[in-house]
Amino acid sequence: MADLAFLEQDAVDVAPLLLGATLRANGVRVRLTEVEAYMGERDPGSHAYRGPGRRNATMFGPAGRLYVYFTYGMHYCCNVVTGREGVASAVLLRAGEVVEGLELARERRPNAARDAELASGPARLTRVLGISLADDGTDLAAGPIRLEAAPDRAPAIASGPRTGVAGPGGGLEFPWRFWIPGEPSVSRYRPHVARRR
DNA sequence: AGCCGGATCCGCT
DNA sequence: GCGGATCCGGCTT
Repeated sequence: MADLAFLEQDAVDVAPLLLGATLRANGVRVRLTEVEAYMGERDPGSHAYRGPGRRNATMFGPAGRLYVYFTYGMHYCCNVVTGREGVASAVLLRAGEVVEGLELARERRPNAARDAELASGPARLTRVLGISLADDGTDLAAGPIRLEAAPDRAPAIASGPRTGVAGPGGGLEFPWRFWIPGEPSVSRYRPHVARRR
């Protein structure tokens, strides 16, 4: 079992180290290719920006837990909690490559045209792993959902603006999105545009 | 009590 | 490329 002590730092420092790590849940393993750092109470883009609440409580807990949230009325997304207990810091898992359980993954995402699309996006990645709100707070070192550190550092790492964050703290200010260049599962960058009504 | 908009995805054009 | 789906947290009244 790989050592997860590296999770006890700020999300920005942890995020690049998670590239190439794998997350296994419910018979499927995904190798992480794209992540985003969220820096908690001082980060306007973070769910923790306005302090602890019912939804984001896990973010304030110890490192190495899974933070799952529900969004857009229909999707789940998951994060790895980092940093010390009491400090909200987490890394959103945005994309990955399915490296085990391909058949199960295809069953969970029957509309994916190519295998590279199975976990290409945070809600897709969460779905392919069969993760839902019930898994919020899971200990990734000991429970049924396991995070294993990358065997080697990713050969190359690219960074840029976070995908879904607009305004102050988002945009171009902080390059807190990290990915492995050339990976087919990494989604093309789409600048955030507020939905019209 | 009500409204606004989101760390999204999918299907149609 | 665009809009619809569909719930919830957070802020305004």
